Amino acid sequence: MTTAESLLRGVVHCENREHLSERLNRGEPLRIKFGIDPSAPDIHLGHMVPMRLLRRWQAEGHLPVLVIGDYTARIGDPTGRSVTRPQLTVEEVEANAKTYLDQLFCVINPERTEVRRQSEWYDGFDLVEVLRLANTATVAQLLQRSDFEQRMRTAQPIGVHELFYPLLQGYDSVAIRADVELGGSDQLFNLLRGRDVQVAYGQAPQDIVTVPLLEGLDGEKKMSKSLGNAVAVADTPGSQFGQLMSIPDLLITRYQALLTDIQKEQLERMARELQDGSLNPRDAKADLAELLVSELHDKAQASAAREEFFSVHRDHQLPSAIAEVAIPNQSSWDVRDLLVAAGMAKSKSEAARLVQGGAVELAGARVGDWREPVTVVFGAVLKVGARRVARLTQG
RNA sequence: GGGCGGGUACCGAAGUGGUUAAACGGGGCUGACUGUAGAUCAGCUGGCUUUACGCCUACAGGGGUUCGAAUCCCUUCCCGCCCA
Repeated sequence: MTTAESLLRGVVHCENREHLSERLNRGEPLRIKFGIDPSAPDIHLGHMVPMRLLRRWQAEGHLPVLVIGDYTARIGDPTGRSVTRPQLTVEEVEANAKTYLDQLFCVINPERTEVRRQSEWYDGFDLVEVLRLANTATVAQLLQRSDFEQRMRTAQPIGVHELFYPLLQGYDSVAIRADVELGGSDQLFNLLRGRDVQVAYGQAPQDIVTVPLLEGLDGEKKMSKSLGNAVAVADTPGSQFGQLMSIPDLLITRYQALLTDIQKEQLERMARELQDGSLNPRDAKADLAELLVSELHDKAQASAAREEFFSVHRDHQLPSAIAEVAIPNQSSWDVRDLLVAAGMAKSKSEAARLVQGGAVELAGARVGDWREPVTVVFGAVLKVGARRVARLTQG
């Protein structure tokens, strides 16, 4: 396998592949732009796909240049039909960016990474320059972007400032003199725009590389925190393990391919075995989850998470670590009040429904009727459903 | 500036004077089952009250008509489309 083949494994789109392959094989050190959006501080498994690729490039001597979108984030990018995001203050953006970088630097080497901010070039960007930038594209060109096109068709609004996003991102490439830009496949349009902007400013156009977007836990939409289908990198091992166990079976091979270094032949073998039933999807998922959790945390925590999961969900044992919840000192309780006091139900009505549904267990015995008062002994375990468990203590 | 169409619960979307706390779908929660928090099937999904077809709050905001309004009228705000 040539260097280029190895560094371009798994990419969706490459422009211009020949040009880039040649440079890679020549071993020419390249500046690889990777834009990050600091409008939310949490990164998730979806971000790992490009980050893992970046790590491989870095190991070959190329320089990742992280561009923090502190300008675009401050303006707020109303994606699709969602409402305009609240504008963030400079401080919020900075705080997010810091958290973000901390998490990224668990994957790539901070020593050999350049971090830049849009504000470096956009503070003091005057109107003449804005117009010059605007003059690098036509409205028709910008409206080709598929989500704009779709919004035109379905009569959704398109803000004027939104047209500027591709241009602003494109100019970033000029500012940092990018050789290559890496992004998710949804960024294709913006990355391509960067090439044109560079040419308009007299630079050689960057090559671009896009990687697949990881599907979220639902297996349908792309992984995103706002869709609630993401595994956060900063989450606990136990929670990550459980979330990964909840992915649809069909997603197993996809995650294996995008998030692990498992060899192609082995991936194919496992896919076959899942197909013919000789490999239990539960076990395949558990192996995958353990692998991923050990990468995000470490081996010991990952295997502990696995054991805990099977103990609780397969063997129906109580979790080994049970959170303590302090409640007022009284022996006889209305269960509904108890559930609310323990923070396990939002309202008494909800508590009543849970009891009615047979979800509540106190000291190992199911509570069958909320009308009957229950007696609380401190130290007793209160359980709601499979996942909400607490030990009651005096408070 | 003119014309038209909209704003319904977490989301999407019905409902156009009265058993409507509001159909349906999604999501979420719970139960059964088991191969796991997966699949399938079932229930629940505004709050309060010892639970009662009781009370309160709710269909963008405010005001009005009416015995009675998410539904009619006025007005304010917001959004979309078209024409200029």
